[in-house]
Amino acid sequence: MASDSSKVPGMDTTVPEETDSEAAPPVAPFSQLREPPTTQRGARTRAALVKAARKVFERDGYLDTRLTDITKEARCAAGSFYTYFANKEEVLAAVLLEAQEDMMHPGTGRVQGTDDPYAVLEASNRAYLAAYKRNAKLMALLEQVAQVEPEFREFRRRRGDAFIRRNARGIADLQARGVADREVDPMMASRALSGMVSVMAYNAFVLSEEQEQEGDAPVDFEGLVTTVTRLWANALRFPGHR
Amino acid sequence: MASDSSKVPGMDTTVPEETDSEAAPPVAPFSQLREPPTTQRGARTRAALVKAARKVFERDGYLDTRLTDITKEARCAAGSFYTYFANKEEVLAAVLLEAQEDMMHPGTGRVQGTDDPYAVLEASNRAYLAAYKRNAKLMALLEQVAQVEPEFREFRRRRGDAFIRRNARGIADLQARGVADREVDPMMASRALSGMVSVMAYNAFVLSEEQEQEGDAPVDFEGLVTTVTRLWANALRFPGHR
Amino acid sequence: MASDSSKVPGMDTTVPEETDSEAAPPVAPFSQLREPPTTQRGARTRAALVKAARKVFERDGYLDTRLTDITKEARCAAGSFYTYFANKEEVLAAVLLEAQEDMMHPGTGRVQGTDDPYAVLEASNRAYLAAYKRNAKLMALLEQVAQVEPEFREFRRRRGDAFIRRNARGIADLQARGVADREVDPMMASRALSGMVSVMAYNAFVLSEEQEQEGDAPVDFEGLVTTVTRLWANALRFPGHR
Amino acid sequence: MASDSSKVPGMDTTVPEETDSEAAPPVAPFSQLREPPTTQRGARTRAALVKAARKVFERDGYLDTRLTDITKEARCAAGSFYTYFANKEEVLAAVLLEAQEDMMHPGTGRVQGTDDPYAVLEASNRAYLAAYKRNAKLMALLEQVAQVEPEFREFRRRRGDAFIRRNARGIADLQARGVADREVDPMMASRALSGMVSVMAYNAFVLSEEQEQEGDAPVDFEGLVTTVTRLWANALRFPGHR
DNA sequence: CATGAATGAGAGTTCATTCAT
DNA sequence: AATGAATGAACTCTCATTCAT
Repeated sequence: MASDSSKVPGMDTTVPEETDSEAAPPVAPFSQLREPPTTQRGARTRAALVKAARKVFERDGYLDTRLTDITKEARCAAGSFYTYFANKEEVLAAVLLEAQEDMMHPGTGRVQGTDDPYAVLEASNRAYLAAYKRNAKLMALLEQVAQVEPEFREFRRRRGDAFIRRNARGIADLQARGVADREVDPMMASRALSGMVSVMAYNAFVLSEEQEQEGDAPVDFEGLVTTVTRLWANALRFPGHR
Repeated sequence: MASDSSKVPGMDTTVPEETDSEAAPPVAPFSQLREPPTTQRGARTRAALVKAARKVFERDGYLDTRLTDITKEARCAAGSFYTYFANKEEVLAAVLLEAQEDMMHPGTGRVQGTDDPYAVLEASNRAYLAAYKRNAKLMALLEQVAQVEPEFREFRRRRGDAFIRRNARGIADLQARGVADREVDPMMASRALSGMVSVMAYNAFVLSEEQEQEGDAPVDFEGLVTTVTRLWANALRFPGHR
Repeated sequence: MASDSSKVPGMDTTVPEETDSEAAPPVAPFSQLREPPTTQRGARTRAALVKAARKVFERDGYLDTRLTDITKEARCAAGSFYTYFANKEEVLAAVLLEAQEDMMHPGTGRVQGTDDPYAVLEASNRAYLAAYKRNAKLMALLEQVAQVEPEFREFRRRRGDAFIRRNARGIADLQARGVADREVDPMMASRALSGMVSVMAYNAFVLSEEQEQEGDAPVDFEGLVTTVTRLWANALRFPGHR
Repeated sequence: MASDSSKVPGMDTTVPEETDSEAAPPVAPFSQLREPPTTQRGARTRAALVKAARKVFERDGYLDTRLTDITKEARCAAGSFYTYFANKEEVLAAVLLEAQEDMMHPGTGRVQGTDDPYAVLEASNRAYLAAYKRNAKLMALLEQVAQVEPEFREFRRRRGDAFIRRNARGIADLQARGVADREVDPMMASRALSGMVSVMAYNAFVLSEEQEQEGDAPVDFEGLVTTVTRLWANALRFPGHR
């Protein structure tokens, strides 16, 4: 079945990004990070651990990863782990925080010099899907952890909400400009359409990849962008369809 | 992020259900089920275990459930479990199999005596969402297990595919009748739109419920049906929109 | 220095034992004992564990005892421990509970057919000291644990209080009969004199024993009884001293 | 139960303090102290560590104190600890040595210009109890460590013995002067009575304090002195009681 | 001398699975 | 068929001590 549409795609319209006045405070494993190491050596070790953690997590999954797998990969002693993190959750938080930039702001995706909503939408979706593909392993990981650790469920929810709200603003803007169907509630529509794209991304880059076999055709990235964009545009009844 | 759209909704058109010619063989925990108990007492114990398992799974989640929790709930000895199941996966398979009927065939959802595609679509979505809501706890469980046990991931995929294929047939049919946009690939469109509805369902009946707080308004079921149906119809460019 | 006079000696006068109306409810590791095993085999294993625990505790001390030392001594698997006890504290509680009878009620100590306070006092002290000697290892253990685990500190306190109150009643009785100095507060005096005897017992049977070397004379048990009784009697100004 | 009467009180008679001919050599953690730091900075660091150690020991107890707690409290690096001490025992030895003066020689306690044994005894007890009260936290600590580290058990024993021997000399002296009961062995009686006072002190200043609650009356210091002194005097049958 | 990160042995605890009764 | 105690591998986390900087 479907899951949260936390990381959602959509339309990066010209509406300015709201200064996130409603920004919620970070939750536990993200906030409780220990004070960063003071020495260079410490920084190196910590970085090695985060890198190793990401590798092992992506390879074995969150649950099957033992702390010693991480320290082994990072070539340090088991105890050293605890110099930097209190437990598995905390390393994962560090891993996600480190990747967040690329996962949240997948390049602007703005098409310079055009107002054409369709072009904007397509570029936005392409950027989203590309970022998802780049971080597919991590997204798969996040899906898994969200099923198991409430803090990460919350994390996923917040990220999804950010996308959804952004897209809702875009929809509202188009409605105001007479470009989009005024009958639908922007938030609801955004939830649905953003969710639609994120499910497609998950299916294409997480599920399909993992069971890729001989005969399987690789995912048709451009076809994905096109379909998704067309459906989105139709759904909002953009005028002048091709 | 999104997840599999395994259990997907959509349009139950008049196209007859294909005799699942491509029907895949059942996977491990479903196929290897032990032979049913011969005695009456055995049947009673087994039933008690399945019932207890469902209760505990839904309450504690798959991972946090210990086999002794189940036997305790079923008021039988730890060892008795192994008379009927080889492990946790197998009870879960039994639980799912027992609930499958309602989860897969959510009532016909067919609107008798009408050809109006919009009405059919709406009825179909309503039926899907109602079934999802009824089995929300179980759907949440399935989502969780799918992240952890490959066999159930496969199970989820197949269920999703069934819906997707059914809806794809519906879309193709409408295209043939000139009612739906011929530019989109029926399978792709079905994936996207079916996924859209399943994400909405997951968000509404799993995520929203679990963090329900005082101030929170309960999910607006009819609004959900309406929005989802409208977007779906728009996306396929049904003619004559209201 | 001295420690609590929890297990204290004294005079078992003819004053009837109060029905412990003020009896406090048992504290954690004593009350939370798991339900006793239902089968014979279970009872046997549990008993073996308690016996092994007592042996190892007395030999190695509470802190240096590992749970595996106990299970090894009891010839059972590490995990079996947890069938009966939640942790080290709980086995110790079981050990103490099992020994409590002998430690608390060291035979009545009453001298039949005499009213002579001095004779009663002497018999009482002899009985106390004999019980202390019999359970010296356990008393040493209790002293150690009381320094480390609050629950056992409380346990020690309660046992001491029981003796102190019993002796205070004896003193009050003698005061009423004109046999004891009326100037002293019975409770205070009881604390002091009961404490005096318990320190002597600890020094004689715990400390002296443990560093017994070649040249050391063994503890003069009768001398101990005599001195302690004489000082006690003097302190309360029993009349007609020999 | 009772414990060692190491730090014992009593009568500081006019008998001259023996030149400790039998003085035993210091034991390990006390003897093996490293040579004092040469630089001023070193001295400062060491002093900070000892001070911090005392604070943390008294607050958390010996066992629950980690070396890093001490260095943190002293605001120095973990490694610096080992410049001055080999381990936890050694810091504790340093802490005790620093406090020893006040704990061992609690002011003279001598009553100038009187021969009245009762007055001398009372003054001596008052001084002892006052010193105990002043150093209650440290005495509690010593009790704890003595249960765990043989060297400190020995330390406690020696301190107790010093008091006991001193008081035994006092008793013998009084016996010679015809003031005390000649029937009791001075050493034995000293053990008992010195122990009695030390238990009372432990109960009053360590145990009672730690569980002080709202309703609890604070310890009646003067009452304690009076009772203890009266019982002691009675026990030795001082003549002319009030 | 001071620093603070690195080390790694070792303890407690969980729970699926087995098996004697 | 049912029972429930026994098993033991596996994993996390602590902290005294060392040592490169």
